[in-house]
Amino acid sequence: MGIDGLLTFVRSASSEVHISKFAGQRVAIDASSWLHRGAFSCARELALGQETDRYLRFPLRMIAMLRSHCVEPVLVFDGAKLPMKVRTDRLRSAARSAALQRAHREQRDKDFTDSITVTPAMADRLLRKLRESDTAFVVAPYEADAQMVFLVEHGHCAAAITEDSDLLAFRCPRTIYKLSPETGYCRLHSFDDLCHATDSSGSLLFDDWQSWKTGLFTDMCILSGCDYLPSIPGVGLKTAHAALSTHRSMQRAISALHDKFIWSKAQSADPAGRAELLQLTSEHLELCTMCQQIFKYATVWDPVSAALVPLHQLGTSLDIRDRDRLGPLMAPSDAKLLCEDGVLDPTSLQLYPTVEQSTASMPKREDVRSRFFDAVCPRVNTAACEPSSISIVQQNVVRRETAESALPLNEGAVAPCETDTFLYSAGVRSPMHFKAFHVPLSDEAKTAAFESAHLFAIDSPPCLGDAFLQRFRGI
DNA sequence: CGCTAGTACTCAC
DNA sequence: GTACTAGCG
Repeated sequence: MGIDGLLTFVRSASSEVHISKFAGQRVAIDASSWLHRGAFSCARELALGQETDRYLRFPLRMIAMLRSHCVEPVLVFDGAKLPMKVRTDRLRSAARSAALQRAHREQRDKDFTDSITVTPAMADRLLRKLRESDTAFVVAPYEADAQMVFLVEHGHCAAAITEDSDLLAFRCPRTIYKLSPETGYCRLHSFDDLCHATDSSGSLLFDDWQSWKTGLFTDMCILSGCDYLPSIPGVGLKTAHAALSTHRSMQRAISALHDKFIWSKAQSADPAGRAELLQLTSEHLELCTMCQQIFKYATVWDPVSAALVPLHQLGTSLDIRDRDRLGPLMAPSDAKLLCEDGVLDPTSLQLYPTVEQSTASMPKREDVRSRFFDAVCPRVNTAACEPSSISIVQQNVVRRETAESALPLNEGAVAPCETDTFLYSAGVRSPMHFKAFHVPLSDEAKTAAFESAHLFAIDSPPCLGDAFLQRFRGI
């Protein structure tokens, strides 16, 4: 999915270059897309559960190709799914399952390739090869897209190589598409060059580029439909672009689009129906605002401070539910194991089985991100840790807990680091030894935590986009 | 003219 | 994830 049609829409502002343009520099690689392409060579084996690692050949070949041009790759792996992306993920996995069913019945090549899914186990095997060959990598805590943009913006990489148009929505300074494995030629999109983008008749697409650059461009991507939110039915890139060109703000553009596409249908509607439409308009604006936040503040790994940080500096303080939509934080020790060491399955936060150690013999780890929602509920793990096993950061929690008896949610407590603020707010802490720690909360705080758990728990998240679309189509 | 939905493609022999 | 296109509003 990504942003449908975006690359062709802004093609005029891109250029054909050779990868050797980046000789002597590092580039961030979307590892999943290379694994996905590699999996084409062994789609049948993967679908039938047969042992193979032929999917590693393509990524390793591409790495060798880059190095032959003196370009140093940094492979960026996907992390856990963001709650707001489940609508898209569910659609994709349903399509893959259907293909797998057909593949088993009819044994057609196309169905086998359609059923391809890049698993954490496949990522793990590539990670092991990367360590052997001394190739740099980062595992994104959540979206690899956001992680690549962070690496480029902070000068760790000169550009990002991907096939996903979302990097432009994330405002990646330099993105490389369609890198040819044979020739090394590719298409370079420099974000600032978009100020020169023209339509087919030659007129400028983004007049007053500064306002597009600082927000309207991403707003256009959101309004036209992105992975986190479907668009108003009938609205694509052109319509979103036109609305924002005229109205110059997300809010006014949404109002105008709702007027045009919906309000007309309410002329004959009863007052109650009209009131519901107004309600829908404000809810749509709220959902779009959530998407703006993801594109701006998605949680990424900062290799310098060795911590999870927002893609850009958080200007305003968000409450805990807003913060979680950007990707829940986790204990610094876990974040390092996941993102820097690459030894955790991002989805389950379990250690990858080593060659010597089978899964069964390994200690079970707590998944803080999905656990913390439940951990504040009385029915789950109310036992406190042994004092001897409490880390320094935890002792802060304990001190706060005893001083104030209970921590209300959304308090925004002052803490040594952002991760701890988050965990204070949730009233739970993941110790170094992977046991959950429970801080008693007031009844009100428990209720609030319970409600947010049901709204945003990673295991069974809601499909915000689904509900929104259904109501739209019901009109 | 623009959006939607359907098809074909990514590897590698 | 992409690109292309016939068909429809």
